[in-house]
Formats: sequence, C-alpha cells, structure tokens
Amino acid sequence: MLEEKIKKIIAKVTGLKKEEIFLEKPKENYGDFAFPCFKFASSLGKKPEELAKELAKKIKPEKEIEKVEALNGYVNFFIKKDTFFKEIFKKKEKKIKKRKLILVESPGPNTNKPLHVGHLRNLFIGDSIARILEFVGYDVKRVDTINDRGIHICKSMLAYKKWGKNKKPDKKPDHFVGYFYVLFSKKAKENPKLEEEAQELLRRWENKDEEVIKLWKKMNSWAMKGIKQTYKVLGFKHDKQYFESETYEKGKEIVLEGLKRGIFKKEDKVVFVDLGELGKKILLRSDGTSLYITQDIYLAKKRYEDYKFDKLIYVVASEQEHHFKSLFKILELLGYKWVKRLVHLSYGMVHLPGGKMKSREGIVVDADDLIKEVFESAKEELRKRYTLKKKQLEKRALAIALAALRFFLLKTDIKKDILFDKKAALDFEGFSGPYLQYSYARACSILRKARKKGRLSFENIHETEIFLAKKIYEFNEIVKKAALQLKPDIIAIYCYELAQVFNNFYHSCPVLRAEKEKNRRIALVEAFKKTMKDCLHLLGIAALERM
RNA sequence: GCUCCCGUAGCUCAAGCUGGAUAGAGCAACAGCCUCCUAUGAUUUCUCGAGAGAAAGCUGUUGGUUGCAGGUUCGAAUCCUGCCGGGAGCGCCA
Repeated sequence: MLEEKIKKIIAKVTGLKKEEIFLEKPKENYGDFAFPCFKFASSLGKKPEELAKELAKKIKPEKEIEKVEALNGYVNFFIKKDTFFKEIFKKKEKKIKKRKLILVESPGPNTNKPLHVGHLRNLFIGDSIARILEFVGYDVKRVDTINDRGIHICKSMLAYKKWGKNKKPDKKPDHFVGYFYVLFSKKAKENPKLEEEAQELLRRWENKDEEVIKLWKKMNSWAMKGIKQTYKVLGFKHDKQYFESETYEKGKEIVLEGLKRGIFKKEDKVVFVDLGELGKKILLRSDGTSLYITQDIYLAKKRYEDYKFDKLIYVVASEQEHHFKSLFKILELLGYKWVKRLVHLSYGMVHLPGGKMKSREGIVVDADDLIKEVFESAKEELRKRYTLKKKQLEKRALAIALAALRFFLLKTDIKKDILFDKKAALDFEGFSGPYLQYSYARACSILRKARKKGRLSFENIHETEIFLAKKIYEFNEIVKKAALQLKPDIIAIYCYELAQVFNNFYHSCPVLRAEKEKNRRIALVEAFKKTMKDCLHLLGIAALERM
C-alpha cells in the first residue's frame, strides 16, 4: 500500500508513530498524498511552513516517489506516473474469511398492505449492506420478519368481513388486502366503535377463535403472495423468514416471567417496564394481548439461538429509534449478554412533497406502481434507440429501471430523509443508475474489440488515465469504509465518480486507435470494468454488457 | 413540554464522525463538442468502407455572506453555546 510506505517515510523523518500520521488527499496539482504539518509544528513550536520545507528537504525521491514539495504548511508527495497503473494491474491477494456471522434484517413487511417506496429504501439498503459485508469477508444471512399479527392486521380483516362480500382478489392480492386497510380507516373516522371491534377481533385471534383464524389465514396468504411477487421482481431473496404470529406467545411468556422476577411491573392490568430516561414502555395491554415489542423480545432471543450471530443488524426507519433503544434496554434488563451484538441501522424516511406517507389513508407511493412506471419509461427509452425483441427489451428495461430506482434510493446518506421526487426517480441521466450502467457497457464494448499484444508501455500517459487509475486504486479503501460505517451511499457516490472519471478518459483517450498506449489503455479499461462490476454488485445493480 | 435528527447554489443532494489548501455533483438555463456507441453490410485474425440514426456522453458559462448570532482555534460548512425554521419520537400503532 502506497499510503503505508509514505507514512513510514514520514515516521522516519519526524519521529512520529505511524498511527499518529494522517495523510490527506490534496487538490489537483498539489500531488497525490499530503502530510499537513500544523499540529506537529505547534507541538515543536515551529511555523508549519518552515517545518514542511525542512521535512520536504529531508525526504529523497525514491522508487515510487517522483518528488516531494512543501506548500502552505503541507508536505506534498508526487507519485510516479506509472505507479498507480502497476498497483491496479497487480493480481489481488485472496481475501481472508473472517467467519464472523452477521444477520441483516430487512425489510419487515406488514401483511395488511402492499410495499411502498419506504420499504424499497429499506430493502435496497439492507441488500446493499449485506453485499458489502459479504464482499469484505463476513458470512451474511438475510432474514425478514413478517409482521403478520397485531391490531393493524385485524383492521383490514374487519373491513373485509364487513364490506368485502367474501370476494376473491380482483387485483394483485396484497393491493386487495391493502384496500380494506384504507377502507377501515375511512369508516373508523365516521364510526369510532370500529376501533373497539378491531380490538375484540384481536382478542379472538389470540384466543385462536376458529373463524377468525380462518379469515386471517386467507387474507395473510393473499398479502404474502403479493409481497413475494414484488420481492421476486426485485430479485430479492431471504435466507429465513420469521413470522410474528409464531413468536408472540413466547414473547408473552418472557414478559410474564420478567414480571415474576420483578423486572417488569403491573398497574391497572397493564404490564410495563420503567426504562428511566426512555420512559415507560407497555409490554402487555390491559386485555392481555401483546404488542409489537412483546414479540420482538422473543424474536431477538430466537434468532440468537438459531444463529449465534456476531452481529444482528435491524434495518428499520428512524421513526423507530426509540423503540429499538427500549428493546435493547429491556433485553439487557432480562440479562441477555448478546444484546451488545444488536444494531439498529436507522435510515431516514421517504417523504412526499406534501409530507409524510400515510398507509392508513392510502397516501403512499406504492412500490409496484413505481416499479411499473420506471419500467415503462425504460422501455420507452430503449425503443427510441434500438429495435429489440420483446423478451430482450423487457429484460433490459427491467435491469435499467431497477438500476434507476436502486441508485435513486441509495445515493443519499442513509440517515437522512429523502424527499421523493418522481421526476428524479425516473431520471436516466446524470447522477443516476443508468449512467453507471452506461459507462460499464461502453467499457465492455471497447474490450469486445480490443486485443492486447506485447508489453505495456508507460510512455505518454494522459492525465485522465492517471485520474482513472487513481480512482480505481481507491476502491479497496472505499469498500472497507462502507463496511465499517454500514453506509451504502459511500459506494454509490464512489461508483458515480468512477463512472465520471471513466467517461472523461473515454472522451480524451482513444483506446483501439492508440499506438504505443494501446495495451496500457486496454489494461486500464479492463481494470475499470472489473472495479465497476464489483461496485454495481455492491449496489445490487445489474452490470449490462450492452445497454 | 422533553428527547433525537436536519438546515449547504433556484431545486435535489456531496464534503461534517476524523477542523486544513479554491465548499463539489446532478437537475434546470445558456453556449459548444465528438466517438472506441447503436443498427445494417462485409471481413475468419488485424479490422474495413459506404450511407443512416444518434449521447443514458463530454466541455464550458451562470449560480454560494454553508439558517442567524456568538465562542474555541494559526485555521470552522465541520467542534461548542444560544436563537430561528423544518421533521420524527415520547405507557396500551407497527
């Protein structure tokens, strides 16, 4: 690693420890690596400018280092032009499997409604995190929690019971179920008694009332069927799915046991826990039925028993931060040591220009509708350009549409809220998924025609070639950073910059028509293609050989 | 009321955790550019010529008192304090 070598040199000259040395990436024309002297200078009582000059004098150019210059208190290192090429053309060492197991939970759908754009963000983040962690050597399992019980489920059931006329789905089944959920809210506004009826239905469900269970099974299977269809279109698979309906009873048991042990309290028939700063949290309703958190307690335990994971990452929106803090605290109170392995990866909400999405009122951007719209738009773009057979057209259009969507939802810092802008989601130009695919396709097209012959020459290197080589060189560091911080957006932005630098190179440097430079440039395009492919993989975007 | 998050170009966002040289992209607007792309036809490799379509591409221009006011520092978009504005959460939704 070049950074390591430079740090070593600086350590030698300054007497600092390698760990104390922090290198910066300088601006253009200021070299390739920079060592800021400000802190070190003040500890010696010297002026940074003078110290930088002193240090620069002491360091002699060698193997990879072309020259060393002092400027504005920085020691700037200029790396020899061919070094980055040699670095990226090297065969990489094999990765060491760490054999640590990480569980990623996403997206946790509810079986009372179809997926919306918020779920898509969740799903893309979860999937990308899983890919990134796998890439750096972890074992990763993708798990999902199906929220298939609870008061919200009973609401859609009640509406169907009252106004569904026992009809079978006349549209995608999860949309059909979702319709009744929205209908319930509408009717409940006029008639608040419906809320009580839904509660009664939940009690009957927990008492395993045959009629209720039968209805529940029917509607749940519809919802699941629809949700699975959407997963399939997205190419998303889980290693294991957990169902709330199978964990809530054990959750109750743990809560009641905690009550006996005096960890939890009971007042007015309600079981709750006092979490101090986090406030009080209710664990069982006064009618004895369970809540979201009741089953989450057991679910965490069950997962640990199933997998003995080193880490469990819950990909859940920021609105549930309080919930997870409470959950982790409760698990700690119960004495589970593995609670330290649980992480709530909180991501920002997707808002509409008019405010928050509200499933209950049907104010949402539906995932299926959105996918369809982007897909149609991609088909249109393809038709404008080429004549393709229907199957090929659809396959390619779907790959492009999903690229646009994935990138749109992954490019923003995960903790920040997104303002959903349909025009931007449908954009295939500029800072977009298809832009990445396009640059990849171009590289493939060059390589289809290119043949390398003889040795590589490092004469006449164009500056865009160096920019590209340097960018490719950064990849390893970027992935490590993304894995450490659990931030797919780092990859997304890097990937975009990589494509950008390649497109610059592509415009300034002919490859096939080049002479002495040709072999080197082909090798460079190969290195780009490989890196871009890895990047796209980490984002879950299809790398298309042809656009 | 309390807790957490956010405020950067007309719009959407980078850089903020780890303070550092000129705060970067995309969209929109304006002005340019061209190929190794695509389809068709040859060519067994290297590729070629004709005509056609054409950028999911590139370059440039325009655009900023980084919400406001203080503080720390040689140096602040970044750290600290206060204020203003927006969002989310806070004992029987998930």
